[in-house]
Amino acid sequence: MNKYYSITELTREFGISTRTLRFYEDEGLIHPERRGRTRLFRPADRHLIKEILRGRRIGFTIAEIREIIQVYKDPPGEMGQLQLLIKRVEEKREDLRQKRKDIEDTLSELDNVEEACLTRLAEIGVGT
Amino acid sequence: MNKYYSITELTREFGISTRTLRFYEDEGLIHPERRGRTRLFRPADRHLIKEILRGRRIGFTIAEIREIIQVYKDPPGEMGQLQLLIKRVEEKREDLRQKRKDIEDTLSELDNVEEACLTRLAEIGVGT
DNA sequence: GCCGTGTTTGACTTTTACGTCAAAGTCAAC
DNA sequence: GTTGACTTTGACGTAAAAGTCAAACACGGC
Repeated sequence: MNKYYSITELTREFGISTRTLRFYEDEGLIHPERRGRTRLFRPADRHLIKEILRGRRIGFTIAEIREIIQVYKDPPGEMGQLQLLIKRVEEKREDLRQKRKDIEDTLSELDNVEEACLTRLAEIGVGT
Repeated sequence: MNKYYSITELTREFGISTRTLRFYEDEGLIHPERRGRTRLFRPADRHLIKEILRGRRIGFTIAEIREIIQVYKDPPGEMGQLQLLIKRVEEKREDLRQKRKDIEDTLSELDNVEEACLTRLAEIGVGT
């Protein structure tokens, strides 16, 4: 047990390049082990990469992702820091709620587009 | 009636720069009128800008936004084009559904973070 | 008549998130 | 013992989406 993943295993699984993983390491997002110079990824690394990619999909920057990881790794103990964090979390949530609404609006718009397409297709199909 | 908006009016309303609007015009997303060299934005332009910004928020590229605008302005009449469009719409929808899920997952994670913060704050508050 | 504010074009710069390529090391397999 | 698959670092390149800056035009108010 205690499996290791190679870098290409993960790039294949997630559809990313080795450059991307190297970049994430350079940026301090992940810290795979090494055997010699070769990177060895543990399940925890793999899981973290998954979360990084999720963050990426919803538009977080590398800096934001790093910050989130930081909070998990080493939550602030001081009161001012905590209050600041709460404020920033609240802002992010507002942001995400807006984005969710944007997505829902766009989804219904796409519904309409598709319907219009299908109607038009039916017309053409009948006409010919 | 038939109001015109100045460029700064719109940049202020939407929190963007004039450069951004000029950029969108260069990219063919908007086509404000002119009085001499000065751009005059009509309500329809303003509305379109709103939609462009919504597209931007959910991660559409300029090219994608342009394509969407194009479809609205001049929907395809040919069958193959229509079928292609339907396929692309379906892909986009899948993409957006994934994004929505990502957002929802992240929102609940943020709930947890905030709760942890509040708990921690309460502990500190009681302890001192 | 000039001041402040707004606007224009054009050119150059910046940031983010990687892509691409070169040169070299590792290691199992044949 | 060399081929082939994989990996490393380092350096340079790139695409998207603006930011920044300069020089000049527009115009209402005082």
